Amino acid sequence: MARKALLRRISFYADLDDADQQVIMEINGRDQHFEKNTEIIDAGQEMDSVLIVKEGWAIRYKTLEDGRRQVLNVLLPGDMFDLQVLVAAESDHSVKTVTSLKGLSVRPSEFRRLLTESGKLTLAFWWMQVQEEAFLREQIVRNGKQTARERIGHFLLELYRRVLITGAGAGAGNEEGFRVPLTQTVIADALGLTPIHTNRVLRQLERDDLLERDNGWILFKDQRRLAEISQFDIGYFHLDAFRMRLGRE
Amino acid sequence: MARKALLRRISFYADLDDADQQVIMEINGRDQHFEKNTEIIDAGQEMDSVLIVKEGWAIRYKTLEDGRRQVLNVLLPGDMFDLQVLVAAESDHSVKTVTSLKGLSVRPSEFRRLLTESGKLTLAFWWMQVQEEAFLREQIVRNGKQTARERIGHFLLELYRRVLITGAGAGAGNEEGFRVPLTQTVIADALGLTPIHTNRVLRQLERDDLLERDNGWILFKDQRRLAEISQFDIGYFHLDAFRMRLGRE
DNA sequence: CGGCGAGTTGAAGAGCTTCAAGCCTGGTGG
DNA sequence: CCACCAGGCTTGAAGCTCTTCAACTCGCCG
Repeated sequence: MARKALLRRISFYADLDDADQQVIMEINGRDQHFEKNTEIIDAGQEMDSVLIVKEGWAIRYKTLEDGRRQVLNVLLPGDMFDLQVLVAAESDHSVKTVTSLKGLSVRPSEFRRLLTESGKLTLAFWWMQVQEEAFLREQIVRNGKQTARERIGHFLLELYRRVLITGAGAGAGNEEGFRVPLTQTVIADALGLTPIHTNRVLRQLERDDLLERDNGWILFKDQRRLAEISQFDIGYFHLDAFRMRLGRE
Repeated sequence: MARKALLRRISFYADLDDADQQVIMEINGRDQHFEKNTEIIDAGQEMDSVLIVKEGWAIRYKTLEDGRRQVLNVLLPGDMFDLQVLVAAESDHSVKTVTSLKGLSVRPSEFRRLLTESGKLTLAFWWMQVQEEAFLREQIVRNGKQTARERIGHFLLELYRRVLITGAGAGAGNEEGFRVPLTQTVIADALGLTPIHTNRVLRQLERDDLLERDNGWILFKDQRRLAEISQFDIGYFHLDAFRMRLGRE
């Protein structure tokens, strides 16, 4: 049950038969549980396994010497980090939970076994990696060339789509919106803004009838218009490109 | 001779013996030549091969609907793109030369052959990929949390170090500085600034005796101080992490 | 010799930050 | 059970960084 997020995620990249699903459900790893706001990986730390998120949210981030913090990416259920451990490396950034989090810690040897066992899985993991890099690039465009208003709209739409893909646990999202367990400070640190300005823009988006906030939920009042304003184009998710490929092979 | 950039680059990730070097020098591909300011890959375009840069500079970038352009990364001799073609994808961004450029176009099948042929090479390519992602992350931090002055210093130091790694052709760089064939507009588009402001900050860095510009060259007057100001820490290049790993295996 | 791309400079203004203060909520301990 | 505290959210006012608009220079190529 708890591994469904990964299953749903991978299903987006490969047509899994029963045997494939079996392989995934039987991944050999150590269950891990982290409290809210807990450091999972410190920058500079040597990593020794791949962690698959089963439940909960986390952030990757880097801190400058003077304390300024930049959030690089948000980790949702079904996400993995850090594949780069497969070639061994120290992490050049930190990872920290924003909610309590359940994960599955998989040793590199086990992970390599998975990859050799199933070509389909290998392809799927490649795809997840390609997508992850695409998210980083989009983050660069957003923070480099968009206004605060555009950034926030774009960021929320990206998260929303990602949550819908994995289901991300019961009641995490629906047609109207989704649960966002991020503080405005975290959002600000992701988008290169101050929490104060982030707050002002969020309120303005509400006044403009583009979204509504309710008890940790973001509800979209007009997704089309918000996507237009923030120039959100889901192309970079590569959602159908890989399906076309599957058809060709 | 022309493939030396790749050789030098890979040598940073693996101790190559004569046989390995032979394999690299004999990579089966099609020589390609592009003029200055030429589109190599259009966003949305289907890719069918991996391109290895032998000579010249290029940029990866994305354009918003209204024409705003964000440069994601600079491609130097010894760099490759796009490995993701190995699992097949449309590109979600564009690539364009900034100088005339010589490249080697390698078909996915040939590339896969290389990977199966040499475990050392596989590891080295993984490393290049890890490093590429690290550059993207650093770009996010730079543009998200640093001032124009810091960004420009950091960006120039990053490029400088990268140029030194591959040699990047005769006379491309030395202890004092390096040749930067980027217009101020490109630098601005990489750093999320306007060309005008970029110009002002560059001039200010000169007035502050931190650097000197001469006919397309950037000369560092005080690298230590510039690195300090811009909080440039080469850690994210992962230059020795992999060497440690090599020693362990 | 004319024009184009790149660089440079000034002046005005917008967007975002900084500093400051108050509010609201949930959790904790007396 | 309620007082208190901490963290997150909200708002105002002032100011700074960076942008925008505009104009001029320089070198290069046709």
